[in-house]
Amino acid sequence: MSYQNEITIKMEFKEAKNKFVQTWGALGSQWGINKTMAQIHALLMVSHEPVSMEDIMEELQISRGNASMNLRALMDWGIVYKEYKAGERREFFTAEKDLDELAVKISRERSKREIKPALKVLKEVSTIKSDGTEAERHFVDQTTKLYDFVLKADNVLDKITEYKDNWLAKLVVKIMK
Amino acid sequence: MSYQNEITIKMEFKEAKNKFVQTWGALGSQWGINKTMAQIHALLMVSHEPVSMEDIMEELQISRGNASMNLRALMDWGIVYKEYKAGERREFFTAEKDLDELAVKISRERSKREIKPALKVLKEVSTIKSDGTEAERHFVDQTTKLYDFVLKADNVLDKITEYKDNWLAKLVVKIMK
DNA sequence: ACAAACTTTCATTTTTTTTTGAAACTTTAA
DNA sequence: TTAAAGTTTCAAAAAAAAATGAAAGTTTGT
Repeated sequence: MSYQNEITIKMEFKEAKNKFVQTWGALGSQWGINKTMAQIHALLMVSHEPVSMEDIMEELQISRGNASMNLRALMDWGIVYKEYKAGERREFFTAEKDLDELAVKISRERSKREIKPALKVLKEVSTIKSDGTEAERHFVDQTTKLYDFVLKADNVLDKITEYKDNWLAKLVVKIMK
Repeated sequence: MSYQNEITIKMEFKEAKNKFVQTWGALGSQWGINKTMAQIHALLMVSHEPVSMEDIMEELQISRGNASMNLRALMDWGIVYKEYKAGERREFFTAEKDLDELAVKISRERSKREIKPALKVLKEVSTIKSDGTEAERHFVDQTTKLYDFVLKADNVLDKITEYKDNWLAKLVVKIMK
């Protein structure tokens, strides 16, 4: 294979990797996760070995502070891990690569951080005393239904991800029959 | 019942309604939906009768342009409807109040707008030719797995919401056995 | 204990997203 | 056909979110 071809193939890989990172970042934004955080995660997901903060900064063209804060956030979510290499002072990072596990962790965190607090408020507002107008009766009725719905959905998600290993495949089986 | 009590109860209702609208708005933000859009939706969900743009502006303290654009967006999502009242020049708005139907519409739209385009990119990047390094092999492997996973998840969601009526309850049954 | 190597924090700046509001547009009724 | 009543659009302003970078903090080896 000629040198020229080598270059071409390398370019293709780098471009593909970059496209993936950008796309994952954009998808993150659309779902309320900050772009850089999603990009770092994407980068680590497709890296075959642990990556240093230095390399992340370089590859995504971001500052040290930004890298540090988003790595911390990803570790708080439990989907990125710190690794220490023998004889190396620097810290390296890896992402959770098992997709079942990744999805489980994300859904658990979002439930804990966002759904559960919302449920608390829904319960609160749905239990105001209403011997009142039609407007009040409708409000109580609708928020009660919403509370029940969200609670049920949250429980289903919990049940599904309880399997952890291969939950998606198992779910497919259950649903198809 | 005294006048004083009347006031007290009305306050409780208004406060509860406001709390609900604010909470729904915040939840929207966390999931990549703009706050005002989610607030308008919340307001319409708990209103027992159609609401005019004027009233929405007043209640949420937002400008005409903002109200107009977000109402349009909500209608594009198919979860808010325009209504015409006989003998009224103005337009009124209502929200989809059936929660099964609401969830179905939201998941269909998000699939169409966000998941499908992401899948397209995943397919693209996972099919670069790699006779190359370990880094390249890992990239192709991981993005292929991701493609399969997201595709399967998207299909499951589609299957689940196909029932439309009462899909959540039906899902609970399937999963529990 | 010191300093080198590295990481974290946070006030400030930059970027992105959302909101405003006034002009343009549309519809209806007289 | 006109004007009144209403709605939409979009450039500019404001607000919110994210990123920077330098100072403070931490860890490790000697």
